[in-house]
Amino acid sequence: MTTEEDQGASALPARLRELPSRLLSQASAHATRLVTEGLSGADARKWHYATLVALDEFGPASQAALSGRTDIHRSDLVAVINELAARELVERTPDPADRRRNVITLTTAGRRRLRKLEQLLAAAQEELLSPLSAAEREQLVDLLGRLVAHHAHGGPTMGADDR
Amino acid sequence: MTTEEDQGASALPARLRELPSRLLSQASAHATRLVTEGLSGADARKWHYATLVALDEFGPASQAALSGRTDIHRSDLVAVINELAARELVERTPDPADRRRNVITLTTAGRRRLRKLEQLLAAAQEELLSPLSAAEREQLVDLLGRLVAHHAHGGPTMGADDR
DNA sequence: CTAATCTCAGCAGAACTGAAATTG
DNA sequence: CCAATTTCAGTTTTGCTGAGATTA
Repeated sequence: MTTEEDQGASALPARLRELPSRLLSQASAHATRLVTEGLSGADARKWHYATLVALDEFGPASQAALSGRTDIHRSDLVAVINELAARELVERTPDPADRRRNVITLTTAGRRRLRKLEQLLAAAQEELLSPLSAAEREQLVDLLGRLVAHHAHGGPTMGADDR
Repeated sequence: MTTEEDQGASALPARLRELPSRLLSQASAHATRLVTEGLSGADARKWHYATLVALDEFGPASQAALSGRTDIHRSDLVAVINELAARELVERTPDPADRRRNVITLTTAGRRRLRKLEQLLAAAQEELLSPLSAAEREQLVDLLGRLVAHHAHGGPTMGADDR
């Protein structure tokens, strides 16, 4: 170091530092890291949590239904169910009513594991949001929720009357 | 569709819908998509913008310095400079004072291109933030800025006294 | 000799595509 | 015949690692 050109990352141009899309991307990266690290303590990934939650909230479901309820791609869900089934957290059984489908069911161990993951997840959120007050956290969730809702259907150009 | 199990993505469990880390990730994905699409109209990528901004704000710099000022990995910066140089938006010349280095300089065409990208970027931010009022946009930038600043040094566990 | 710079080749993960096999 | 479901193989993209060549 030549004593002149090293400031770490704090030397970011203001136009970059304050760009909303970039702030979102950086914040998201930190969130992902914290969540991944937090869950890795229980040998779990975020998709495991999403799947267990969907099963807990809506009951047994086919993989196609689960994919819609978790936003996990149909193709990746196969591996997730494999991993959860190997740990006996879910059961994968053929659907007698439609033999193209598997019915995925939460086991008792799965419900127990879900509670554990909830704790780890809550700790990660706590660490993520630690610089914010409770009111500010609500603010943030509200603002982000509105952004996501707005862009979530088919683009901002359609109101509420698609499909 | 069997009239019973299809609601699109709105059937997400509440625990997932309101998870801050997930909201960040989704919002970030939308932001990335809008920015990428917006810049693709000018045959540009976000790293192009970041590099041009850093050069505009701080003047000519070595690739190592640029890497620090843009958070572009030293290794990826090589390709970015290649692309910008091929379009004659920057010049890459050996540094006479330290021949390990290249000095990257913004050209006149580069400065002109930067103004174009600013416009496209601003349009993308506008679309991204369209559901929010001006005050809410400031709120969001403030909250995200504090999150990023908090997690940006070496983790929340170290104050200001490492290295 | 050690360290910094630039460059390249290649890895790892995440999200996706396309198609085969099965069943409705 | 067409459509839906599960599964697998492979692509694409992104950020990164590791090492070589050059120069300080």
